[in-house]
Amino acid sequence: MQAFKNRLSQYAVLDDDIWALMDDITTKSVTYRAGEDIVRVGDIAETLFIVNKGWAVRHRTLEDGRRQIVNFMLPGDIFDLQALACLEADHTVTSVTDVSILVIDTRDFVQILRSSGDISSSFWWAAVQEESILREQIVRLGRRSAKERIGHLLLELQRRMNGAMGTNHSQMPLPLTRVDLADALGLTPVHVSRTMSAMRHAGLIEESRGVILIDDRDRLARLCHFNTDYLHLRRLDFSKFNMPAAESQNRSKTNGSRPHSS
Amino acid sequence: MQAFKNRLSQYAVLDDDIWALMDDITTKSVTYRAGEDIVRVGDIAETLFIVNKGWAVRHRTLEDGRRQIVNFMLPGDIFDLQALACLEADHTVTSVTDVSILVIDTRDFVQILRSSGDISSSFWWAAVQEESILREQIVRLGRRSAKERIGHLLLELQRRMNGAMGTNHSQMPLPLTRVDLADALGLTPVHVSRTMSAMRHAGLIEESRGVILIDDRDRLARLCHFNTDYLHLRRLDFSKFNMPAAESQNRSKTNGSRPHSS
DNA sequence: CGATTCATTGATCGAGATCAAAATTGGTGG
DNA sequence: CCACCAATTTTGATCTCGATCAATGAATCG
Repeated sequence: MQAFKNRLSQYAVLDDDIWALMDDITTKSVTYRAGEDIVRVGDIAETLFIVNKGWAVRHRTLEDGRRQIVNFMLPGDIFDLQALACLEADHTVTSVTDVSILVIDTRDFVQILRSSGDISSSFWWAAVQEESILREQIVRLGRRSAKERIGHLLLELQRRMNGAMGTNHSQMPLPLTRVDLADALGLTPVHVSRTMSAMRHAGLIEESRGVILIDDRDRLARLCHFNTDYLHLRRLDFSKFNMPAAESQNRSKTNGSRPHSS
Repeated sequence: MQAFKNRLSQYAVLDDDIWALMDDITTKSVTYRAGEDIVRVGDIAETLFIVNKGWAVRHRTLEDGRRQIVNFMLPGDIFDLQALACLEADHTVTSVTDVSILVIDTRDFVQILRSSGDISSSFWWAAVQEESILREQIVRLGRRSAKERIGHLLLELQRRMNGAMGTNHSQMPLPLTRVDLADALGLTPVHVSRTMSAMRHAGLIEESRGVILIDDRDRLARLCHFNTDYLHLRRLDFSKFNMPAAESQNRSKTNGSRPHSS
């Protein structure tokens, strides 16, 4: 739960009663060993999950064996919000390391959403952030070179890990094989290996026993056009959402280019 | 609004009062010419949009000019649900053709969500579907060949268009240039041209004046492993959501592989 | 200390990129 | 209806990034 708190507090200040409420509904916790399926294609989820410890991936495998990792789920990430729409899973979620996961019942979740605007807004933020990460993954795959993809992903993972842990290390455990990285980045493991070795020689990264160190984050960020905007880390004040009714104030900030009337 | 109705009714049966409610809050409609920006990076949305007529794209451009189209927005699509979290846009939305767009005020939207479980569920479905389409785009870019990407995207667009129009044609207007397709598929326009010409010769598609015809959809689908599951088109019964409280029934359908206790 | 999994390295290949020119298409105005 | 212009598409020649195939080297773990 701590990871989830850390993460949400990047976005909003939530007071203690809210966390008390959250604790009430996250009564169940489940553990998986590395490499187990947590959600399978076709499952109809009836619960939400919050990753508490460990890494997991959402991925799909085509009939001929090609695999694509869609995104990584780190501590503090909430998933299967789609359970709220009762839909079948169209992908698989598998643990990468041993993981511990909090389980929230759908009904309890809906209740809690109704109980507080701050909570709703925070969960909404988490959902938007996740979607934004997916979009960035699309840009990464569609328009970046191998070196950029790798650097960009490493920086994202590091930033997210730091967010979840409430730290700011330039070092992090990276429990991924070259095959995992390749499947996430649309490359082959061989090429990932070669490219990372080049990055090591260039002094961009250091690796040892599952831990990766990025000395000069700015340099790497510049090199692969990494910009954290898409992570929406800025803290917002949405107190206005809690105001009773009120006529709509301050709705002016321009958007769009001269629309044509009506 | 018709397109939106058509789309939602693929998923659920909604009665007339709900549409009356929807009509109440979608009072404003805006029109853009082809090629205008509807949402710009940095905009803070205070409204939601529903595409009524025409096509739009969500895209990002890197500093050096490389552009990636993240997804296509067709009639019936709702966007900027992220407005609910008050976040800045991290991408641009641009019209491809002339478009007409319905505008919904955030507050009105929240009101209507509270008023009906069916409505919430339907919007939630739309959000899940959109996210699912993003995930599929990731698989497409990461693990498919040029020919597969093109065929897969065409089939998706056709299916979605038919869903929005309430039709089932094997023909559809395709208002996209080779550059658009290339930017969506992580390819160059030259290669898109070549590949599509090969597909034409193979009798997989026909084109004339902005209209594309897919004679044998099954053949193309087989060729590029297209499977509609990710569009979540099946109609569901979620009447249980409207039940007052009730102890949780039928929550058995297995998910995950033997979790380890606790 | 074998056995298995994972990472690296080398040699070669190929899908798709790049550069450049020619051919279509689609307006627009005379 | 035709001539002209700009935008788009197609085609050709060549190059390159990353894939493929295959062997060798660490690690890790009973």
